[in-house]
Amino acid sequence: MDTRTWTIAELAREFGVTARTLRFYEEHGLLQPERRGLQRVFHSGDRVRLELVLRGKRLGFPLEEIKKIVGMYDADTGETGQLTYLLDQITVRRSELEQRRSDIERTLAELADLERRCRDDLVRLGSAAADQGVRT
Amino acid sequence: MDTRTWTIAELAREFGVTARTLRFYEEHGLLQPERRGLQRVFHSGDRVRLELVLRGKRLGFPLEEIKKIVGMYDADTGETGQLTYLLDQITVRRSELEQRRSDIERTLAELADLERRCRDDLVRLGSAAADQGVRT
DNA sequence: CGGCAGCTTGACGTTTACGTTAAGGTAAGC
DNA sequence: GCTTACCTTAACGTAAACGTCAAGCTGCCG
Repeated sequence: MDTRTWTIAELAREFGVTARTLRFYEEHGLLQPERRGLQRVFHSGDRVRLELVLRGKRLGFPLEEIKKIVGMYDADTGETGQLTYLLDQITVRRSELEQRRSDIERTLAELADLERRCRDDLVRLGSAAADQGVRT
Repeated sequence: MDTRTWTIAELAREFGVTARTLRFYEEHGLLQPERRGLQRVFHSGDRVRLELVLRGKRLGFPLEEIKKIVGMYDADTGETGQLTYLLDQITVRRSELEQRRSDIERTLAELADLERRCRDDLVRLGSAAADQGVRT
C-alpha cells in the first residue's frame, strides 16, 4: 500500500534538483516531509506534490502561485465553504493557464511565419547563388 | 507611413509598465529607441518589440531568453549562415513552447478533474444536508 | 574508538528585474 | 527669469529562488 519512503538525496537525484532546493521548498510550505528525529522522510505524496511544483516552475510560475495550486490539491476534502472557494480558485487558475496558452499559440504562429520567410529567403539566396554558379 | 513617435511616459502608460522598466529594457538591449539629444524617442518598431517582451514575460521567460527571441525578429535579413542559424533557433524556441503547452494541457486536465470531484462532493454534501432538512 | 557518509540548521552570497531616491538637464508657459 | 512638467543618469535598495559555506548531529564500518 505505497509504503516506500525516500531520503532527501534520493528524491533530489531522481527529480534533478538539489537537496537545498527540497529544504527550501519545505521551508516555504511546498512540501511537508515526515520527520524522524531530525531526518526528513519523503513519502509518495511528497513526490506528487514535487511534480506539481516542478511543472509549475517549468511554466514559469512564482513559488507563491505554485504553493496555492499545491494547496488546492491538499485541501480538496472539506465542507461546502471550502469547496466553493476551491472551485473559485480553479476558475482563476484555469483562466491564467488559458491566457498563457493563447500567448503560446500566438508566439508559435509568429515563429512559423518567421520560419516560412527564412526558408523563402534561403531559396532566393540559393537560386541567386546558383545563378552565379556558386556551390550551395 | 507610420511616422508617429512616442515618449517614454506615453509608452509606459499605454503598456502598463513604468518608465524605469523601459529604460531597463533599453539598457539590456531589448529596446533601442532613437535618441534626440538625451531624450528617448520610441517608434512603432519599438512597440512591436515591447509587445514581444511583455508576452514573453507573461509566459514567465527570463529577459535573457526574451532578448534572444526579440533578436531573432530583428536579424531576419542576412546571408545563408545567419538564416540557417536563425532556423535552428526557431526550432529550439518552438520545442520550448511546445513543452510548455503540454505542461499547460496536463495541468488544465488535472484542474478539470479536481473540479469534477469538487462538484460531486458538493452534490453529496447538498443531499446529505437535504436529508437532515438543512437549507442550502 | 576513529572516521566517513549523509543528514541537519543557520547564515551569508548571488542573480534577476526592477523600485526608489538623488541630482540634475530641457522645453514650455507666465 | 522663474516655475512646472517631463526627461536624464547614477547609484543604492529589494524580493525571489536558490547556491554555498560553516559547524555540528547520526549511524555504521572496521
